[in-house]
Amino acid sequence: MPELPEVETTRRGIAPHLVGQRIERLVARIPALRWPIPPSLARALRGREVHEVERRAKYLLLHVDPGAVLLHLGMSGSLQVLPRGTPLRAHDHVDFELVNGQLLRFNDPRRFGCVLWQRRGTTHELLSNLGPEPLGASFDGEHLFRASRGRSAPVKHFLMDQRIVVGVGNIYAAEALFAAGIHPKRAAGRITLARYERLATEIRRVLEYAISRGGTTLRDFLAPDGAPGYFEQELFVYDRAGEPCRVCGTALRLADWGQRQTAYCPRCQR
DNA sequence: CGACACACCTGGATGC
DNA sequence: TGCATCCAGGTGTGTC
Repeated sequence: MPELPEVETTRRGIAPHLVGQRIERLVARIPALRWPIPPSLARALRGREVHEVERRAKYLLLHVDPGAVLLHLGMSGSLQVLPRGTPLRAHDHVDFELVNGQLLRFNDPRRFGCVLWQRRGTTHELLSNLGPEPLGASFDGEHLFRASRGRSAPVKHFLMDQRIVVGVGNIYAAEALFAAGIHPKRAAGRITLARYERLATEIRRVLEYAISRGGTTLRDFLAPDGAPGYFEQELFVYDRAGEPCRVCGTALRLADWGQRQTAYCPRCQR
């Protein structure tokens, strides 16, 4: 489900309810999501105050004194702040119960998400090989250009590689490539610096705009307050194969590779 | 190192 | 209505 805008929307939704609050108890109803939930996590969190809720790539970090809870929403995860005692629904796997009577609830039907622990002063292995934040200062067209030299993979795959740049998944890769006029199957290594500069600009713009709209709700993404994202209504290509291009009217096509689907405009994207 | 297929898992949409 | 099949916002792992 969530790419950077959805994770950032989640962060903004939960942070005001968590920062400054104490965790009384961790309730894990299953032993593992994508990986086992560390058995020691409950003890590490008991009585701790949350100082900060940070986003790195598509991960969220709940910082407490001895370290941070590392959360990933996978494809289908979501977080909500609710009153303690709120009845459980299917796939409510983990609760962080707060002293103030609220709780942070992690729901994830497909269980591709994770709840892990990062000790203070260390960087979790999952975070150690990540590329720059697309909304940060060290991300630009030159970075993409340099990183792509010699690469034959389609530029869309290249953009979705979190070692190159983080936070861009299937929706926003497709949208940014459309906005930049670049064909998703073009070899990453055969794109000019000028075009990568345009692409970097469009990645930023699309992500920032999507955040301002509360993310994209395709099937089930809801912000922690239960509100859907409104960016879906403004998608240009994602999930629109066969429909007319919003710019030139040409029927959008589906890139003919196996795994993740990619719609594009054969006229606007070269 | 890079490219690629596959794995994990459930639920919703589709087609017969 | 029931059942099989396919697809989905991610990403680590194994193979070549």
